[in-house]
Amino acid sequence: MADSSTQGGETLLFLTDEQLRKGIEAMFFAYRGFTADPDRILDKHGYGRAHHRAIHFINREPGLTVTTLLSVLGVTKQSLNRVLRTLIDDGLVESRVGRKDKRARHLHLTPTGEALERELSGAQRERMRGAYRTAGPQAVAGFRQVLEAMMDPEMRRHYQMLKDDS
Amino acid sequence: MADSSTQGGETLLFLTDEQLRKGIEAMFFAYRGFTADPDRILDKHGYGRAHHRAIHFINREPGLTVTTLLSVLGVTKQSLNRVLRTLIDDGLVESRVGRKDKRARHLHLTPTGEALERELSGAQRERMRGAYRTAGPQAVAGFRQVLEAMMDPEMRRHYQMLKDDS
DNA sequence: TTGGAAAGTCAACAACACTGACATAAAGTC
DNA sequence: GACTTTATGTCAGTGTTGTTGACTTTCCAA
Repeated sequence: MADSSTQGGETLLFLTDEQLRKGIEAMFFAYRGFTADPDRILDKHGYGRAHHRAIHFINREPGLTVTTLLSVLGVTKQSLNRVLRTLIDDGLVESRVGRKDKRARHLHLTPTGEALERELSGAQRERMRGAYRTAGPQAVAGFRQVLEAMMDPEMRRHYQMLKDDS
Repeated sequence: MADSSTQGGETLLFLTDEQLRKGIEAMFFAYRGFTADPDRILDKHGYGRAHHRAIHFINREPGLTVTTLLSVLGVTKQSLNRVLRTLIDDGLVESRVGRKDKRARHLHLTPTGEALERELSGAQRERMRGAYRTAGPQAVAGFRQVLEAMMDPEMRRHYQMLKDDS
């Protein structure tokens, strides 16, 4: 390995600007691939990435409130509302008034919404699966570690909240 | 490690949907962090992410043509032109007519452009460096492998073209 | 009962992508 | 030399997704 050397248990990293730049470019190019498949599907249905993100997290945490979703996505409520509005009107998302707190709206996917979610995440999981297989299990662990370390603290909180079952 | 097991040299991957979803979410949250620092700097200067990307690749490959940049960035010429126009007008990028082929424009950063590039990439490299240190050298290798495997073939070509000196 | 949180909406605006059409110059080909 | 293709640039229009700011309604909780 060119970027590291081990010396008596201690590990040294030789991080040249060149290597850091490669990491930056890897993120850029990989993210394009990461979004390419869902983008094609979304286009067919007349939706965009913002719809995908909303659908993803509603599926992940059924019944989450608008405020929670807002903070996970890190956008303004006006921006989310536009997206949520179309998803609700189109019958993909259901907004239920809270039983305890009647101000809060709890979001759920309808069967139609779940169908689109499966279509989207299926494509994305396929790509992720392929990348994992190609790179191997050690690589996968490292991949997740670096990404987690790259997040802003608040985003890391959200990420860790949606923790593995494992 | 929960996602892998080693058995006599052979390594098996147990890729549950849950684990793939975590990978997807890691990409989403990490990409936000990845762009957060440059976004703040760009905002101060009145530029956006598109300007950053152009500056990055012009710096990486000085003298590259518009067509090459177009294909690396994967956007339309109209979209790139808007961005390039402002960078040239503001004196950050220089467009030189080709010596051999006079149709081609070769792009270079001016000293001012290089200064902004350093500011942007400095912030981004710092975050990348921090993540690398936290995750360790083995993680770094895996990170790059998975990302590379995730790219579309054409993007991977571009990525590999800008290969390490190492 | 009053303060503030949660949700929703209206309007305006900006960044950044797209399509389609068209213009110009220069290179390559027959 | 005529013709085609390539490289670049530009104009106009459109769509998605984000922003700020202002304002309302609902309703929990002290």
